[in-house]
This record gives sequence, structure tokens and C-alpha cells, in this order.
Amino acid sequence: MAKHDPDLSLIFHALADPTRRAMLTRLAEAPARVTELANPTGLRLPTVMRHLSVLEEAGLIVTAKDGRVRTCALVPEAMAPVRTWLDTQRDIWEARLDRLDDYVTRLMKERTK
Amino acid sequence: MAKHDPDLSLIFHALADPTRRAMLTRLAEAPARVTELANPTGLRLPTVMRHLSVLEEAGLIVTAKDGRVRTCALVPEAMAPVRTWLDTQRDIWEARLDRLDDYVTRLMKERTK
DNA sequence: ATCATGCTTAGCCATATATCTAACTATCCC
DNA sequence: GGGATAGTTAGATATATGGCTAAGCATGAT
Repeated sequence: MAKHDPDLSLIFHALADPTRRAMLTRLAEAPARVTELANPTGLRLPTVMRHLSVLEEAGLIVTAKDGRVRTCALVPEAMAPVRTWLDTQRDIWEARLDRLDDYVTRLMKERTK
Repeated sequence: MAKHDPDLSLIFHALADPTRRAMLTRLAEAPARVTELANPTGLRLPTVMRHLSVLEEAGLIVTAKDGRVRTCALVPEAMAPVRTWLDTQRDIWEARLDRLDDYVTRLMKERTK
């Protein structure tokens, strides 16, 4: 089981923290500067920066500095790999149910023969 | 930003590891015993057990022991909170686009007035 | 009863995470 | 220029994570 999909791992890891999810939710409303994101968290700035860089490295947000203000914005397409993975997972599961179905169907034909 | 949704954090954290995702994919095909899941990983059993318990604590799988064999099975509904979160996130984003739309529309009416 | 099989437990180790404080840098405003 | 504002950098620390080995404990087969 090699380390495929480093993206997915980065994204899921970024999403695994409630503070970071809250930040994403905030950013879904509108872009925001660093202190704006920090405020509701009660965390110190360096800590917030760390969270932001995790989000940025996962590709979930982009940031840009204008003067002394850094503005952060959501990258909504970045969630796509997650949906894709979930869908693939579901497809496999459903294919399995179908096979079961076939099996049951075959059994019943056998019976009523 | 309190620690709501411990579930989501547990689930995302469980999904953040490629080995664990591979195990889930395998289990989407069919239930499997521990050694069966361990084989393709090249990892030692205790390590595999650890991964399995992370998955189980996140509610993504269930396991049961029959004799000396423990069988693991996927709990596909367990992914639901993830989809819900993604959908909510998307809704917020789209509501935002709508507001932008309104804004632009208003501006244009203003112009052609 | 004995032995192999299939986990389990306990404990070690290295690295990664989340948080902080303290000190520094770069703007902006007067 | 000088002070306030907005980040940033550089550690320090505590805990968590992912991996291992070694030893233990049921259960199934002979």
C-alpha cells in the first residue's frame, strides 16, 4: 500500500481539525484577513498561521499579502478529490451489492426450477 | 471555535492515512479478516490493529471475532457526515455567489437607470 | 496433549502536531 | 520619525501518531 494520493492525505488531514474546518466555513462566506480568522478561535497568531499553512499546503485556500494585510480565500474546487474518492468508494460498495443481488436472484431461480 | 463534531474530526483523521483508505477500499469489496487486510500493506500485525481500531473508533468499520478470527466490515453510512459537511460547505459558497450575483445585478440596474 | 494459527498486549522509538511566548519586520498614519 | 498595526520567525513543550519487537493467549487441527 504505497503512498499514492498524497493530495488526499493532505486534504483529509487538513479537514481533520475543527479549527481548520471552522476557518474554511468562514472563508466560504467571504475572503478574510488573518486576524479576522484568528479572532473567533481564541488562538494566538502563530498558531493560526500554522493552521492556515496546513490549509494552503492542502490547496484548500490561497493567500496573498497586500501591504501588511494577508487575505485568505477558499479554493472550493480543492474539495473535488474528496468527493471523487467518496464516490469511488460508494461505487465499489454498490457493485458489491449488485453482485449479491445477482447471487440471490440466481439462488431463487435455482429454487423455483 | 469549540470542538464540535468530534465525529467529523475522527472520520477525517481516519481517512487521512493511505493505508487506512486502502483498507476501506478493500472492505468495500467484501468483509475481510485481519490478516487479509494486513497482507497487502507489508505492515506488522500490531500496526495493522492500530489502523483498524482508528477506523473502528471513527465508526467506519465494525469488527467481530468468531473463534480466533476477527472479521472486519465496512459501515458505508458512516461516510454520511462527510458528505453532509461537504454539501453544507458548498451551500454556503453558492449562497455567496448568489449574493454576488445580486450585487452585480443591482449595479447593472443602477447603471442603465 | 501438542502445536500451529491468528490475533492481542505491552512497551519502545522517532517523527509530527498543536500550542505557546518572545522577539522581529514591515506597513500605515500623524 | 515614531508609534500603532498586522504578520512573521524562532524556538520550547507536550502530546499524538505510526511503526517496530517481543511475549502472551485463545482456538482449531492432529
